[in-house]
Amino acid sequence: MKSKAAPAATARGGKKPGKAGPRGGPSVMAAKRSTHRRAGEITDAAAQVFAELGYHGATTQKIADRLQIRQASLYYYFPSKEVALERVCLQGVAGFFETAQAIASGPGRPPERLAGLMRAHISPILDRGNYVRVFLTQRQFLPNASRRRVGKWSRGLEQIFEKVIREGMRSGDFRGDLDPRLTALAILGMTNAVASWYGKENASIERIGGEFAALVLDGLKGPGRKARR
Amino acid sequence: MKSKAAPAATARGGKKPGKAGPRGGPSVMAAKRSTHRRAGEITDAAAQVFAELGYHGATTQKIADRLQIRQASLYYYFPSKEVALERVCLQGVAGFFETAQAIASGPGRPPERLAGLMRAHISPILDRGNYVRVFLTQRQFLPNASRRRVGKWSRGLEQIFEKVIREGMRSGDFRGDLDPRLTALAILGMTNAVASWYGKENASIERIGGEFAALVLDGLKGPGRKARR
Amino acid sequence: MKSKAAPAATARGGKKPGKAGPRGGPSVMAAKRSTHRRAGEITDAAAQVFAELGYHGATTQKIADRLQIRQASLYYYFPSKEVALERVCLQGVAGFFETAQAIASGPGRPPERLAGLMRAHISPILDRGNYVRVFLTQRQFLPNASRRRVGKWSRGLEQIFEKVIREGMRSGDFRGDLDPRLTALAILGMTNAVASWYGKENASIERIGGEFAALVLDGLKGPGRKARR
Amino acid sequence: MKSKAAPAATARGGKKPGKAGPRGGPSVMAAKRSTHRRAGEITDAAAQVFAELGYHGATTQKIADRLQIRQASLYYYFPSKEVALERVCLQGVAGFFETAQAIASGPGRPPERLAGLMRAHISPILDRGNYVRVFLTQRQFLPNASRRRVGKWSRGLEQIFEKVIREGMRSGDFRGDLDPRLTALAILGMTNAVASWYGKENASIERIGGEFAALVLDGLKGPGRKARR
DNA sequence: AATGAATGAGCCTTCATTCAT
DNA sequence: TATGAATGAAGGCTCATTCAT
Repeated sequence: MKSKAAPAATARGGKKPGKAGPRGGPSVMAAKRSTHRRAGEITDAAAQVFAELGYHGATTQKIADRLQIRQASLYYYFPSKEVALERVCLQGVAGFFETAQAIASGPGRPPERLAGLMRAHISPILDRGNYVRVFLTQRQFLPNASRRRVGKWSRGLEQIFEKVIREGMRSGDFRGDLDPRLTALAILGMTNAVASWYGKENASIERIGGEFAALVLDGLKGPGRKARR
Repeated sequence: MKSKAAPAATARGGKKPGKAGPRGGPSVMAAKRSTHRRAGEITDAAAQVFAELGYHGATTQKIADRLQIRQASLYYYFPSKEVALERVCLQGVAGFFETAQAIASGPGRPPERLAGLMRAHISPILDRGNYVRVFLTQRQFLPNASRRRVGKWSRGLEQIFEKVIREGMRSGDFRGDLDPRLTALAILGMTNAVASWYGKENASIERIGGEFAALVLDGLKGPGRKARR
Repeated sequence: MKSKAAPAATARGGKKPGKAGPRGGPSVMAAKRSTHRRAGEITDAAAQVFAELGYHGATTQKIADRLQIRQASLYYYFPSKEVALERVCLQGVAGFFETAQAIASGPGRPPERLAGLMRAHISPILDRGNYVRVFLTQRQFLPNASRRRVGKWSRGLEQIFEKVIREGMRSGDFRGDLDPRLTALAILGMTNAVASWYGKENASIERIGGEFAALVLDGLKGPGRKARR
Repeated sequence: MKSKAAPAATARGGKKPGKAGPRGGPSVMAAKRSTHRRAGEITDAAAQVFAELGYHGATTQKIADRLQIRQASLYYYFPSKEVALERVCLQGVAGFFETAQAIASGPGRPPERLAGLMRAHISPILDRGNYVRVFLTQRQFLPNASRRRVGKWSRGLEQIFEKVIREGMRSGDFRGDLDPRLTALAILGMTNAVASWYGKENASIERIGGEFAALVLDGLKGPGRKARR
């Protein structure tokens, strides 16, 4: 029922309504926007199905089902399943990196910046959970070219976390006996895991962010374990 | 190099056994326990392929290739790909739960027990990495029955962590304003993530265990929230 | 090229047991009997499974299951599934033809002989039901050579029925406006059908035989339908 | 000659439609009802192959061959081989039951009605022989659900025959010492058998129907058993 | 913008058969 | 006599993708 929206046009060459004609007709902007809207819905559906079933477990049929269109129609929006994955993955990290970089090189002492990074890392799960999940668990199935491209961003993120940790160690905000690399991985593991259970636990993104930041910051700051004995 | 080898030899009648007999294996003496050994090898190969490609991305052909046997031969050892996944998953958690329970209810103060749990959680990655990875990321594709069975163990593990955290809060070893559930999930996220990068980073399981335990324990113990402000 | 009928002997020049060794060894009779007993059980099992599932629906595994032996062991008793079918089919008509011929050319007037034929045709269903069923419905799947051989017997049987009917017409026992061929096929259809429901209906072979004979004989004899009006 | 035709054209991209496009069909005009027509042709082909080889002996490849389409294309028309069998079986009895019921409860004395039933039972063999044959010999291989559904019709038919026979006995048209059940089975056996040899014998459906009816009716009417002694 | 029809490629699984023991 | 291990050859079915409309 959703789908019947557009007259279907099948037979009866019925002018085919909305969506602006081929050549810069009346409203190009409108056309673009509406195309984009639909394209966004397609990618949303793909993200959801990929997130649920995994790239290889997903079928174009399942994606089409969710959109209430026919399977063949998908190919109007993307040229291949792989490209669909690529798009989902790209949107899964879109902005991530820039945001992180801005926070990392922004104002505030290392602890605050690290807390900011963590919150920024968790928050997209709220409104783009499926995209993030797909990026985290399915990007390995991208064709080589795009996997490497996307991989760069991941590694970049890790380094941003690492850098802030290093700065905190240098500044004395964090204790000096940390392994910055392992620590970054620990934090990222913790935050990434949120994507796998968020929605099943009743905790808001804000609470999770706060809790995690507190936990980690205290761990990093402390006078070290022996000091406490 | 794959199949073209033998010209098929028509049908009934002729047969041409040639081309590497059934068991071109090395040691005739070792043939006795071979059934068991072989079964183990089969599961190992399945674990490896499932870990690399995911359950749906894996093909029985790839598993057979790794074993240097024909694909059909796999079915002498397991009745279906799904069962193979189930076996891998079961071995992925085998002992996990019991070990964790023993540690949790064993001697020592909560911090020590929690550190023990973390180390015990990470250590199987060393010798059963593929099994653990498959369990962590592919168990969702098990048929309903076994997924539920296996799921119980996961949830059990979470509760063990949670319990020890609660005990630590009560005993005063950990600060009192923690959310035990979220904290458990944070720790498990951190440790589970190890499976995804162990081997790519040059850090031993021991060092990782130590580092993570320190990080977390200090975070839990901490000077409390006010110290942060 | 098909069946390898000849000695099979493959490896291990193993004497080839059954079927009376080349030279009259120690106890040919004993060997024969025991081999035969077992061989009979094997054929029974095959007949049963073929009857239930059809030749193509049957698997050697199912036959082995019924015998509580392993699938590979079957091949000690027959060289191929096709040969097993052939044996079952042969036993399905064994004696049939000779018996029928004896009855047809025996004493008695045509009606009695036809009744005898019908009874003889139905009776093997009692003790060899599966063999008969397989012969009737699965012989089409025999390899060409044996199918033709077996087919001869079927056609022979039809002709025997036809012949007796013709004799009855000539002798005046049956009315003269019959089509002997169609009549024979009608009778055979009726009697063959018994194999498909005998055991599900509560009627003994004797009663069926009597009832059918009465029905048919009265139909054949009568003064014809118009006479009765 | 089968598949090697097109060099596969690598993967994504190129594609080489050549080699008889999707629909190298004859008439473009006829394309409108093609879906329905095509579906009918598919079922026809399935019926033919099932009739010839049996359900288990048939392969979807053979069905596709007969239609000159690729095997995978079959699955555009039915979701599984089992469903194809179900459809064939359903068409094999379609109308059968209703027609029979109409005749049985229609006008005419029992003998005429029985003769009508027999003719109606034989006649579909003319234009739907394969469907009928498949229904008669392969319905046992239907999945449980549909087998039971279809089985009801068979049993219903038997009862219709039985009922008319009973009525004839009561009315005095048939003699009183019949076993109505066995008699019905005898008649059905006779008429069903036609499906197995019709086309090989040179007799028209009409002649067969007439001959059989005469044979049976006289048998049922007959001078009674004593006359036989 | 969407779809019906079709297809190539491949996957999981079954099965008859072999062979050394 | 019998079996464990293995395999070649299909067979049913799925799926991404194409293409004309």
